[in-house]
Amino acid sequence: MKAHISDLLTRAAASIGADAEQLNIVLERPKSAEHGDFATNLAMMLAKPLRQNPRAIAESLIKALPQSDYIAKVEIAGAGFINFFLNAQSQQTVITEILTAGDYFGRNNAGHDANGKPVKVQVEFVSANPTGPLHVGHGRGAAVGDCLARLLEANGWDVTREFYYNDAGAQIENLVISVQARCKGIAVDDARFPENGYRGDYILDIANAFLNKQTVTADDLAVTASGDVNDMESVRTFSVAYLRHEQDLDLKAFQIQFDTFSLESALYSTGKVAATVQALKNSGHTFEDGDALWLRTTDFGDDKDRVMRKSDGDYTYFVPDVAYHLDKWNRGFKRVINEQGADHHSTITRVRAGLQALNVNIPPGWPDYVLHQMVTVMRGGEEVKLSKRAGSYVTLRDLIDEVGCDATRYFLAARRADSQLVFDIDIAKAQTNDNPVYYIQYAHARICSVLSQWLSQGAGDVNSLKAVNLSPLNMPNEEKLMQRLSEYPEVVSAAAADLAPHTIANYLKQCASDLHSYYNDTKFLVDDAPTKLARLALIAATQQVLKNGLSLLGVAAPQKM
RNA sequence: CUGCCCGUAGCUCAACCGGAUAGAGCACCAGCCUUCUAAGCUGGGGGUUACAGGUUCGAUUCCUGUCGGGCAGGCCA
Repeated sequence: MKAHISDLLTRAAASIGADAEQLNIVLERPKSAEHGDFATNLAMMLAKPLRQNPRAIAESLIKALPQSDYIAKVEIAGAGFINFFLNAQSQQTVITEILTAGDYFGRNNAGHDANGKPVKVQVEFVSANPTGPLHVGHGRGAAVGDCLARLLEANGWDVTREFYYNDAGAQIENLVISVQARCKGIAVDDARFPENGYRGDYILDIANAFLNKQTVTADDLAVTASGDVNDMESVRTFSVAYLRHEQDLDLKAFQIQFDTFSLESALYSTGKVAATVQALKNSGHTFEDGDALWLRTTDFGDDKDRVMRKSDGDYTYFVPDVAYHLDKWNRGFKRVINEQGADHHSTITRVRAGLQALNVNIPPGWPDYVLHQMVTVMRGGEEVKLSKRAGSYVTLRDLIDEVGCDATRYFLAARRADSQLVFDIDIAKAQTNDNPVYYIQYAHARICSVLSQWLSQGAGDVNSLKAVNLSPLNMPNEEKLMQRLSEYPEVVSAAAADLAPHTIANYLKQCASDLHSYYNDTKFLVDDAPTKLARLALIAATQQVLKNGLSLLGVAAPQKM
């Protein structure tokens, strides 16, 4: 429909001697119903080149508009807006479309290549170090990243979800000495405890499991503890496996599944780090200074050069990061989206600079990044900072256990990633209209309830609704709901294009609101059969859209509440 | 000191890449359950979009500056 109107406008513009093609016509969904189903600012855009007043241009445009079977009337409004009102029949067709397409309604092929094949895209998210349970910030990354992945799938992309473990380097050494200290019975407030050690209770759990020679499984690999405190290697592999297993359980509780887990340690063992270092050296962008090897990242927009190999011989974190991203590129991902906390934003320039220095035709802006800001957790009007288990931060598991998976996912994904987020546990837990998750789910459940009552009367089946006569649908609240439903595909495609999953949550709230208003105002199971069937078709279509949208968020669409 | 993100109703947040009277929810006030789930609906009050300039037909949106909050600026990740 949008394309149709756009085409009408282009032709009208051409006939009054304006070239609308190069202006790329903006057709928007007006906020207010009195402004019709679609509106364009074309006349205002043409005011300057044509040197005429916008309202006059609008008038000529309308006169020049070709006939259309879908449009009831066209009006000029405000400073020169042209408002299009669809006739009832074309408004109603969306219901048939939805009921026919079912779970596929709203999906598109934006991610397909010229041959109609889905293009590979990788979404890397969470990527927590295996040094402790996942915290709320990881939870936000998990919710946003998984929702992005679902959105891209709905837009036709071939999505791979990937988790990267930094299981090598200084933080892991820190973990090892913390566990060793606990094994030796050194308390966290003891002066002998490592200064920068991890002090959460979970370290003690690991220590006890290690001393008991337990076996843990992570990523299909079973690791058995030696029980020997001085066996650094065993403490390391066991501790990492233990925490990876623990994080796996956190992710499972959050209903998130990854396709691939990549390990930093593997980049070393397969020689990819060494190869990357050699390639960078060959590129001529490195230099030695003070026993260290540097990369001249200032050649690629960084504000200072960065150390690659420290004077002690170890590489800094960004070298395996570059090797890792080169590996992604070599695996055929022409598009990669990294979802991370904004506190890591300084790595972006470095990784991109490293990839450019390799000079292997990776585009300068590759990969894409979506950064999320901090999460503050509130309870009873006060900030919550500690968890018993982790010590210094609120764990994702705490939240899921307290408020449930659906509400946690919704709250963490429903806001723009780039603004700070206040997670109010009291609201997320509330089973009242304070809580938007239940508000949306309730709309879905209400529809299910009406439909099941209708079905229990034995008068028809849901499948037959796609063929009913829709002409009785002409009340304002019905028109509003139909218009809302017809927006859904545009919302799905815009959310993916902008990498903005929160817009799905906003849409669902509005859609649920329209449904609740309709529900309160109008009885569906009325005696007049044509009216009843048309209304049931409308709410069945609404149920389908709510279900499709909730699935993009990874939130359940319950039949009953 | 420098870079990035943010600043919208008392609170939590929107606003379709520059559009129409800046919208919801909570809280406050007044109504709606003998009717398909009141986890709902209807109405009301509440705003100099942090501030000051600029760009233009038109700015919450773009530019500059100031103020305020957050995060970075390691041979940590």
